[in-house]
Amino acid sequence: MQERQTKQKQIIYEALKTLDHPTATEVYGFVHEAYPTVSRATVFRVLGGFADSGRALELRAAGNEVRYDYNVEPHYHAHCECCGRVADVRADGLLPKKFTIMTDGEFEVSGYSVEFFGKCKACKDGAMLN
Amino acid sequence: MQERQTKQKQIIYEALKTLDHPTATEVYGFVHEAYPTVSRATVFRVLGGFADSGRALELRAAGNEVRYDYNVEPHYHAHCECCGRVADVRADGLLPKKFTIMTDGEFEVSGYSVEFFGKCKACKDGAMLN
DNA sequence: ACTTTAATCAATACTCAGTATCAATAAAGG
DNA sequence: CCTTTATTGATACTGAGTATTGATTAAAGT
Repeated sequence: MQERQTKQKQIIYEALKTLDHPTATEVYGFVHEAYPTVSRATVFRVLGGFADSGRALELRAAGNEVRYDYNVEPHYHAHCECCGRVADVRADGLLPKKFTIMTDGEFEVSGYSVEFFGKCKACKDGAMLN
Repeated sequence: MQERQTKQKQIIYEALKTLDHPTATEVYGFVHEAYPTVSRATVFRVLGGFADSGRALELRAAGNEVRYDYNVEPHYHAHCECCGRVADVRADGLLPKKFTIMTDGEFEVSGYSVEFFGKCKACKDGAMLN
């Protein structure tokens, strides 16, 4: 017996689709509005589970809070350097077909990711700081 | 008057060069051995300052702890998915000369980074978990 | 339907990286 | 030497994420 389908998971997955690259805390805030009994720990656990099972992506690239993306199709992300928000990016011709990588020989590389950074609209407009 | 040179900064910079892509906490542990009076806040503050002034790189790509690199020359990093350790990577022919990126038009992209991930020797050998 | 039972949950306490505060200290320039 | 002021040490704090535990609940068999 493994991986049960629960009401909480449905609720959290719906929130994930509704919100835009939310953090776990943002998902919790949203879910908590409608379902005050769903606990914070559950949101963190379930989102982590989604990431483990490939049902969502964990966006951890900015050193900011971890964010989640229900869209598991390959695409790029841009991280706002001010507030940590994430936007989708389409990049054409970015990565070559072939390249070689070298480490010290001990590290086993299994993949890579490209992350963009910049400034989101909100931070460009309201110059909160910097 | 700006940016004073202090004994603490020298100590911390030496530690940064001695250790391998350390976290702030690791730097603190190392420094604390020899100089017990240097405080944790100072280590975090000084390392952040190094990053701001371009004297060190902040490696924030794994969602794990922030790590620092005294080597500010352009090079790639591989992050261990188990323990968060970082190794240097040389990648030849990785990035194309030209590419185009598209966002929703509101997000202003100013740069990007490529990060590798995989498994370090320690985690391959001692199968701590997984 | 009813029972069993492992997965899941809510609640709560906890950990720990990173930050804020502020009085005390020490660089750098005169 | 003396003044100015960036920096430090000590400490308290914040907040994301985790561990724990007893109570629920969904799924598979009867």
